[in-house]
Amino acid sequence: MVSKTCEYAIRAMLFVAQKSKSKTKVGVKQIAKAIDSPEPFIAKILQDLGKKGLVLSAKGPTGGFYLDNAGLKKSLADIVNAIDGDKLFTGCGLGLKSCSAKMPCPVHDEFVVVRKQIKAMMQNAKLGDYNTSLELGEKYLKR
Amino acid sequence: MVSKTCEYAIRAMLFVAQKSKSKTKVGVKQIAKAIDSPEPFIAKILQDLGKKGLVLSAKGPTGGFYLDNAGLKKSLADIVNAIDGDKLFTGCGLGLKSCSAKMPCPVHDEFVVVRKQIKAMMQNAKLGDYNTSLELGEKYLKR
DNA sequence: AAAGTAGAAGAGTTTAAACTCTTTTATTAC
DNA sequence: GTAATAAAAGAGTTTAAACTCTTCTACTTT
Ligand code: FES
Ligand code: FES
Repeated sequence: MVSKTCEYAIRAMLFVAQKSKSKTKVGVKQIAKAIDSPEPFIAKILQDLGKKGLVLSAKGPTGGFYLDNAGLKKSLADIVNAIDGDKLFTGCGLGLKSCSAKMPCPVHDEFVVVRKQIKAMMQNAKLGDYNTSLELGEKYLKR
Repeated sequence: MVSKTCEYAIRAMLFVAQKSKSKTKVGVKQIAKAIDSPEPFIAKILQDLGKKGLVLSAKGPTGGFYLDNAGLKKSLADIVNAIDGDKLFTGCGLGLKSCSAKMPCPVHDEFVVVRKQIKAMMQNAKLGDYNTSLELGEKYLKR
């Protein structure tokens, strides 16, 4: 569905979002622990997301990653797009070079519907939306 | 969504299905051409599917791959399952070790809905269902 | 029986994703 | 200013998917 890199990214961002609500910055070490991911790898991913303007960071002691109010309003679709590109949202389900209604693959009609739903779901899910349920321990970022 | 191997497999099987309707067997060369895939690679995949009972084959001149009536009734979900396993149908959308309602990831509730739809769509799509539209040139297996 | 065709099988290569390590640079606390 | 902290940057390794090549075996036509 999405790449592993992208899964890590989403989980990391949800964690950062949660902490950002209380204005705290979090270091890579803490993030890696919270989402159970390889520390240097998540560092890379977050750097990349930082460059693309999806997360803010501060160096030095008390530094770390954080989100402002605009960042908390970004959607999961934004993260997926930044990392995996838009293949999931616009690509053909059977791997044809491009998806088009003019030369559709056999599953095109059905696939378009599903794809639209995935997109809607991800666009609707904002990073800040899960803070409460995460804090209450109703939702988990690792197993 | 599904692996490239799986995409090739589905396209190949749809082509074999189409030809099987008129009781003709098709060789690897012909299949590779029809779906625009590397010939030795699709050979491998079809061998694998043959071993798993999803496609029949005959050796020698006039030989090739074909499907019987039972085979034509297999669904795309069967193909996906044989090649990618059931990760797509049962796995967690954020990559947690397993998906469970007891310890759900933040997107679990929404994801379960989408996943169910993907599964339904693929279970509903039978290999034999597309023969007519493929023959009429309404649907395509390559671009 | 011989020749030709086509699948079966297995080893091998390539490529890209996933993951790691090391060095550098910026920032802040003291 | 110095030391500690943490991100930035880039090179490097590992692993698995994607793809290829070669050899072997079975079958069918003539
Ligand atoms: S052409 Fe395959 S999904 Fe649109
Ligand atoms: S736990 Fe993530 S989808 Fe169910």
